[in-house]
Amino acid sequence: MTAMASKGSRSGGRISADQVKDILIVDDHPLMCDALSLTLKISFGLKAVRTARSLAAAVDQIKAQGAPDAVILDLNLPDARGAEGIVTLRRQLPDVPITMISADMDAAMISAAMAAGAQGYISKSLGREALVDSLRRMWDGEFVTPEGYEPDQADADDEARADLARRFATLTPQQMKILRLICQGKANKEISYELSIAEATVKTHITAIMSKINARRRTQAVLLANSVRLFEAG
Amino acid sequence: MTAMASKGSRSGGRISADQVKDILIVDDHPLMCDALSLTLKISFGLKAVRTARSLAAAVDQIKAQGAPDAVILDLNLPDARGAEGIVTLRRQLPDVPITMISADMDAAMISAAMAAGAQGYISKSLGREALVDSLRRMWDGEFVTPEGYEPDQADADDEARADLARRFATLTPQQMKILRLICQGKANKEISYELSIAEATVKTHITAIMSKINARRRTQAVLLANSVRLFEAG
DNA sequence: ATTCATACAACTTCGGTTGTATTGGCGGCA
DNA sequence: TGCCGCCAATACAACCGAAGTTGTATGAAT
Repeated sequence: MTAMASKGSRSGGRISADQVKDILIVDDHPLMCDALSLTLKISFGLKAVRTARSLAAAVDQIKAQGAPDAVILDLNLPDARGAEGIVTLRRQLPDVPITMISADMDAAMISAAMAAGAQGYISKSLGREALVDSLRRMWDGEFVTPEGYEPDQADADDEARADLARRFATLTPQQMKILRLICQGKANKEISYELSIAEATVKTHITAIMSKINARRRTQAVLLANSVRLFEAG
Repeated sequence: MTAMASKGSRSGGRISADQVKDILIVDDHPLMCDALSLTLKISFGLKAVRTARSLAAAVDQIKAQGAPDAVILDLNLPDARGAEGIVTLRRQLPDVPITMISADMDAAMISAAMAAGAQGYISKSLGREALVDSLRRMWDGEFVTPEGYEPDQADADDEARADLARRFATLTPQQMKILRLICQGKANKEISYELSIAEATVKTHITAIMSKINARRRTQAVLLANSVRLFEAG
């Protein structure tokens, strides 16, 4: 599968693929990590590529070793399915291109990922040349989506979703955990138990969450999270 | 597009397409209604076909004129998107084969419809012969789904969804309205206003709903409704 | 020094339960 | 046919527990 692109680049971001020297791959599948990093080393002449097995590991590593020049992120991580991964990393890396990689070619998921701030979305089964080409274009500032994907009837709808994703990106780690549990239908007391904090604290976080995403009832919070596919099944 | 089928028929239902003489088409698009009823008249030698423009109209007509031998139901009605239509009609017509017809070939939507109790699911763009063939097979008791659709990793998962759909089918009309509003994130007070009843009454219904679908918190009710795609966007 | 994430308690509002009343449809039975 | 009793659906109020708000405090990061 090849890829098509629409133009446009992130605000203050980098502008050239040549400047990309430090890449972080986040994927829990070791084989995929190896294959990807090998391809990248060869095709872009890099000596080393960083990898992380989970979203939490990625976050920690970025704190410890600094921001990479680009990220390649698996859609289905053990600790983050759906758009949560993008949103979380965007928080730490406002200007770094994040590429989603997944076997799931569902159009709704793709547009959710793009709205969440991904620089592009590519298939796991993409051939080596197409992969390299897609990545290079992304690092040059293009938004790259799989061929055959049309940004739906984007317009105001997609605009709103991107805005919403930006709001979710302002959630702190603890708030994200709490929101995830809310989206599983749990009560405040259950959440407080799972996180080992007081119910009062849970409530404080929830108030903060709802203020950030402009929700008034927790059911609305659930609907908003689902509308950007923040958390997928589970 | 042609169609493939899996065997199996509804419990006490009819067993032969020859006995299908009275068909109800529920679709708000006049052209589609005409085209369908014409095809049916010709292909099955029927003199008349009943039609309804909305779910509410269909329900009323069945009350007034009795149960049809088969129903063909559009997925996107003005007053019912998603699985709600099936579930509502199933309540009135426990043994009548209901065929979903839609332009949306999303696998998740198909399995949601089948789990909700549809006899089959066909594309709006299906050719005349394939359409007739699919309908005949459905009326002979087969479950007919579009070619290329595999019932996912059905098993226990689909079993549970079908059970859940059966539970939703026990909701009264008023309860269904209330659940829909809940799934839009509305508060009890807002719901009471929209339906012109007391908030206390809304609460009673909600308790009944949650007991029927085995939910304890309203967020869980929302998640369950979404898991069977009871209401689609809107 | 200031800002932010986290934490908790006191208070208010909302959601959910229970008990009860009224209505309309339906089957039996005279 | 008409009457009766029954059940399902709808309706409401009073109570209690859960959700959400506000004020405040502490340690960590910048």
